Amino acid sequence: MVRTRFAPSPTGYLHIGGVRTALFNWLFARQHGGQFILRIDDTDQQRNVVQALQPILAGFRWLGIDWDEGPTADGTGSSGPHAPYFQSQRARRYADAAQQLLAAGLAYRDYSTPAEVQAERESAEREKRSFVYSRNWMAETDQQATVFEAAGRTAVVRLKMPREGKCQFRDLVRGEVEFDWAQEQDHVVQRADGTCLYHLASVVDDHDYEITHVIRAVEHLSNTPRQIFIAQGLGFSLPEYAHLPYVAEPGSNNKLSKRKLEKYLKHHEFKKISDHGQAIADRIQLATAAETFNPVIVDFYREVGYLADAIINYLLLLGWSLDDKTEEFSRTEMIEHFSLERVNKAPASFDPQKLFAFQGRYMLALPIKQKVAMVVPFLQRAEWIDAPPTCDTAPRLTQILEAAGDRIKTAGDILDFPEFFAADDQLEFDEKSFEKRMRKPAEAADLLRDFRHCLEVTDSFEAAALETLLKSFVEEHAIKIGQIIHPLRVAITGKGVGLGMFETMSILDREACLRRIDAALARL
RNA sequence: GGCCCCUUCGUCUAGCGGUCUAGGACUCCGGCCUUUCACGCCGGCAACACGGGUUCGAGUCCCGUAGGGGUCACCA
Repeated sequence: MVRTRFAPSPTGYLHIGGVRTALFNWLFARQHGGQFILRIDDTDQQRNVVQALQPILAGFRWLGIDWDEGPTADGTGSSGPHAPYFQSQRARRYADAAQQLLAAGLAYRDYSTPAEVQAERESAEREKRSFVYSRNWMAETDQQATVFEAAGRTAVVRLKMPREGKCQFRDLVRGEVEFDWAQEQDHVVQRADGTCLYHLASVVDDHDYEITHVIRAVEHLSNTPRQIFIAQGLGFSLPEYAHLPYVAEPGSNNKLSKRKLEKYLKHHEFKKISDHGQAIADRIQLATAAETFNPVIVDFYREVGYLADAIINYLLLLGWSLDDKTEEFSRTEMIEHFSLERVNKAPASFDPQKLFAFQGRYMLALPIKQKVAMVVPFLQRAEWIDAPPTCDTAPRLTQILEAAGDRIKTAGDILDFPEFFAADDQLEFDEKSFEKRMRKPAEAADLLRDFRHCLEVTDSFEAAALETLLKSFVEEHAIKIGQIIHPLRVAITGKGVGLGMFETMSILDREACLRRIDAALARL
């Protein structure tokens, strides 16, 4: 039975790089008919865990990455045979493990102060040798401990790491890996107050939760020897390891970090995506603190109206590929084809522009009904339609979205088309376009007046009929189509660019078109 | 600095000794189509980090160099 896990810290947001790691874990588990477990690294108890966890769990749910065991959906409890899945609730278990290591002679009580160890570290650095702790304050017997304690010292528990030999293990991504034990320090696993550190907790959890494959970011590669030491010391069998390359920032191979947003925003591709999202957020009065609303955070995409499938598909290809041409994968296909062997070793840099391209493809393929459903919340938040929607909302939105074709790349893009939602007398005009198409061409106003009359008396307001109408109008007046259609568009939509003119008029209907043309002529 | 890792177009990648005058995708730039925009279609720019080997033959194997990265916490 394959069991993988992802271990988020409750930080309040879901990082795009973290999602990629989680995705690979999830894919691997699903492929093998195994389980995917979520474990919460909340040993830093300062924050409100439930509150900080909620957006993360919501993010996973939205992305369709479901977990078999872990926190309950609302983040307040645990669900699964190995509960709890919060590290903060397992302190006792870790402390017992530390005791076990101590009893086995694989760890020792250490009475040094941080300053003393630091001093050793610095002098090693001065002398240009690599630091090895002197173990001067090591207590292996109770007598030694008593002496240190009499001096008012308190003990942490340190690993008694081997000082020779090599630690070898197989990594499913990187092949055979080896480290010199001598490079490893006597890491602290338990503090004086009894709380345990991450590496111990992590190893104990992986064992207790019966994790078979530890698939994680490469940052942890060099932590693996000490974890193997702990696991073996505790008598655990070792999981398989797979270390994934990290996700790099756009256009470089530095690790992607939410702290360097300023820098990313100078990247035109990144900025484009960011600005696009920002524009949508502004229209719906969404709070957009840079901390939680930016293209490094999953929430950004949800708020702007991206499709989870598009993001997942993009992330799948960040560091993994099937062959030289296949790019689109359904969930089923990715579960079928994914393999750790084909994960790249080099970091892959995050390219929001390409993600956007995937989004475009997925949006195009989305059935119209789903598109309508996606767009509704945006219109409601912008207060462009009623909530709940009236019964003519769906048919009308269907018409608009069909006419829009692939112009709407994310659901939030519907807000680029106020002309379908604004009252006729509330329509805003783009002054540049108005100037260029209405004021500047001398004949524009007269043509528009003439065509207005045609619209008024014509039988059908179907798009096809309107096209025929306009074409014959053009012929009669011996003009080029642009001479009438451009002023018409500005008059009716207030903008220089938009959807197909005939569909637009048809959707708006005759009365609205006539009123808008009148209003436009009046403001000349 | 020690240890470890990585290195094909701007980006994601294919390539596992000859089929590579290096393929695909995104971006970018032309052109066509066209009522604007978008789409679509056609075309274009653009890469094997460098230096040595090994070999009849190297993007593919080996060794160096350079560059980049990770890690060396009583953080996770």
